[in-house]
Amino acid sequence: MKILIGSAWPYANGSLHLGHLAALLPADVIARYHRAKGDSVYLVSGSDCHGTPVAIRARQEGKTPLEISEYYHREFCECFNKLGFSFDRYGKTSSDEHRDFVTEFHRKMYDGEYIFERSAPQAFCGRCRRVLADRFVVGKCPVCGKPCRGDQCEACGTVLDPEELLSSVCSLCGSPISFRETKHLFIAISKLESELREYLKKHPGWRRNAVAFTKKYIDEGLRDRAVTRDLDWGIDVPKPGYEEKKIYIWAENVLGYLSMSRAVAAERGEAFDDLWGDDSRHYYVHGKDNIPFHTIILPALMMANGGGWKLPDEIISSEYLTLEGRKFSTSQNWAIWVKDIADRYDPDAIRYFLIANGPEKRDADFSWREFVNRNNGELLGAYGNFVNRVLTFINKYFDGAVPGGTPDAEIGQKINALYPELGKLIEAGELKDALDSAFSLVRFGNKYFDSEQPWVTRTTDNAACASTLFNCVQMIANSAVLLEPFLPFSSAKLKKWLDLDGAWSAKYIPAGARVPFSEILFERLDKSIIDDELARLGNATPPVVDLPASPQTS
RNA sequence: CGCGGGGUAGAGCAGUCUGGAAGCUCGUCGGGCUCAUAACCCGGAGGUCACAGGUUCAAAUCCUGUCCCCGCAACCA
Repeated sequence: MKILIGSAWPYANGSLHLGHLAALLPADVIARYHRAKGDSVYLVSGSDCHGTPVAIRARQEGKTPLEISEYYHREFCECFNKLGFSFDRYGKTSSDEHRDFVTEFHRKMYDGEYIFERSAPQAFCGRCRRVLADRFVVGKCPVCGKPCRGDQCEACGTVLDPEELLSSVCSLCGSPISFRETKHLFIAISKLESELREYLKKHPGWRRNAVAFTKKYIDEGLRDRAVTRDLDWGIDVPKPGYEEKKIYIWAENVLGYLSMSRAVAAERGEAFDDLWGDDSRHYYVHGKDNIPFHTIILPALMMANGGGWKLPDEIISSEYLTLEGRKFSTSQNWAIWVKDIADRYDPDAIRYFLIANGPEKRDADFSWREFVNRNNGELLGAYGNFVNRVLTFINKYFDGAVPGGTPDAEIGQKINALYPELGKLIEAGELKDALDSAFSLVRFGNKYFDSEQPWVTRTTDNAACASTLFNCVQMIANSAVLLEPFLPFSSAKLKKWLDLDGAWSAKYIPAGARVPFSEILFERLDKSIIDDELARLGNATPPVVDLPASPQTS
């Protein structure tokens, strides 16, 4: 089976924090599981390098948008690498492979019935000498008179167009703005309402927030949206008369899933079309604010293009993560930066926490106290300890070779049942439950070890002792495989020690197998790090781009 | 009547859609074990499931109302 997993594309205008990671990590878990099952997996993502936020950041830093996006792109790659993200391709929207794909896709789309041309007034700031996105126009609301932005009034909730605002100015420099009538290409999303409604109805299994958000957007009335913008940073519009414009980012970045998977298919020599056939399943993984882009915009683009694209099957949309009870805030540096935490802690410990206590169905909180507790109590105390006590015992008393023994029927059943059980949960996006199920085997293992008392039977009943250890080794081997999607680093160690293949099926370690002396699987975290880490929060200066000043900026 | 999320043991959470004896992890108290990273195992205490009505044989779960908390300027999943 072909599996496409699209992990949302982070904006290359600032560093990744733990909240981003919490939303994207499920993609890697699902991908690793499907690979173990033997599916052909396309886990794709990339950096979103275009768009106004990148251009703004570039101005602030005195760099070019390209420099800024390249800087963060490299940083993202490093972060994902350190945390074990197993992307089949992690690209960027500024790459040739993406641009070429988008150009083709748009060109075909423009020939279809859903793209039309319309003139619209566009805000322009004379001092900044730039066209302003709606959100960079500020003024007074024509309805309630309160200060508001160009897209919507927060006070009264009215959805606005920027030209409706009273006494509007540029939010970047404060100067008055003018409006220019310009031509743009629009996509007639409103014409797709019944298709989108039907599509939503076919997916009652999506996460609650995905269903609710999507329904709300459709019910509020779908608005036709511009797919082009007056920008100088982005992908060229493949249509005569649009030489001065670029493709609007949301009509472009979500196509990255397609452009990257096409590149993967080419690299592998697989037929790209097969990925979009019936024997395939597509997951899209992101935070809740990205829902409409994946349940409305992307499907609308696919339908408007008419290329026979398969609409998203699964929407794995996370809620938000808070930090010590407060929302993440980059400007106040109330955040944990991925590049920092990845350097200081075991990636498996981070992954474990973000799944076990992740924002799967509602907002969840990251606190250092909980992080330390879970690491020491669960990861180390339950799993690490079980592995350690068993392997140490074998090395000490059985010369490092798995002793022969009678397979325990109950344990065998448990193990066999876990593979389909976990698989079902993972495929449904219930990663918290899946991880907990896998850990139930570990907890059972500790109980079993205790009740069998091999340290006693070692001298009184050697055969019983051997059987106990034999069965424990089987549990460890299977835990390693079952936990691999979640904890790839520790599983890699175990797979090496026990000479395991990673296939998603019950493992059996034969008697006599050599088990090299085990190193400790997880480090204990001293409780003092709780205070140390809390002290860092909100204090350090926010991260800045560390690049030499660019000569070509004015 | 702006929108959305939430209020379940000391902490963090599941359970709510598809009513049917209140659950998980941690902490705490007591006991056991000593193979193991002061790790492991057993047992106990601790909850009027925010509050008030209603439906029902039965409500954390469905309905109505009320209170409280958190987001909704910007960075931002």
